[in-house]
Amino acid sequence: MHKHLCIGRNKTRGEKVEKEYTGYAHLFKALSDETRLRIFTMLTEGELCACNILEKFQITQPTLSYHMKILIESGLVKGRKDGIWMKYSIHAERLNNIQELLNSIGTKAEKKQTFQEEMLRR
Amino acid sequence: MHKHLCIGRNKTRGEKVEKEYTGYAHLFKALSDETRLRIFTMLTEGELCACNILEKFQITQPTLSYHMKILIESGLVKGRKDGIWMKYSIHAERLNNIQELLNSIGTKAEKKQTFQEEMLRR
DNA sequence: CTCACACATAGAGAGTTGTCAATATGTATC
DNA sequence: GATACATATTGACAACTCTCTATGTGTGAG
Repeated sequence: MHKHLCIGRNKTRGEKVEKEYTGYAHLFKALSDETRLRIFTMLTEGELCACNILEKFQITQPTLSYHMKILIESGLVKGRKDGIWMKYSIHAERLNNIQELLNSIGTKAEKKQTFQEEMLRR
Repeated sequence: MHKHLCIGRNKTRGEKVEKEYTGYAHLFKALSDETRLRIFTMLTEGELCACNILEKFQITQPTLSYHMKILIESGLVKGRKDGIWMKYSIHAERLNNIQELLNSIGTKAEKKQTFQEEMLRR
């Protein structure tokens, strides 16, 4: 298994970000669990220790550990050990990857939609 | 069960979009399958009929039907019947919901990160 | 009405996910 | 090095997901 997903690399000729669907699907999967999505959102407040996160949820410590592992393997979250504590934060670059994908889908779809509406109007 | 997710409604006082994690998690789940993500991306080309989509994948017709149902129930895709054909297109509003969530996470996290870096620099 | 076609639904099965209790590992303190 | 604490790993299990085959439903053509 891979430790980190490898997506969003720029192509040589300055084109759009490469579409590696498997990788993107994994990013979405990481955010598809309500607990993980809440954790990810919590991390906007800045770096948090596992124990800080744990006290906000009705889950056991191993379950949290399981979710953090998934978030880290997706690349959306960074973890670093600080003494006894494990501290987590958002990995902005990987978040950008998703944003770029959705933006490109959004603008493309929008363009197509207005075009189709114009066609209908004739 | 609900036919459509109910998320992203504006609060009364012009605040940020409400964070209904369950709903957002469902959106991400809809995009967390590689086949569905590919289909969703394909729909940027404009409205497509099920048969058009099917011929691009190595799946059976019932499997496609299953995936389209999930995409429609998430609200990310609209379907309409046109004679014998079922035609699918992107529901831009729901796509915007995700974009807004990620943007708000992104900007918030960014702000926090630069603040933490400043603190370290002192 | 019957037929062919496009799509949906039902049921079954293999695989994956989220959860827990129990246990292991790592780290600082005494 | 013994102890206490934070976190990770393991193994088990119920629930859910994705896939298929078989069958049902709706629609237009003849």
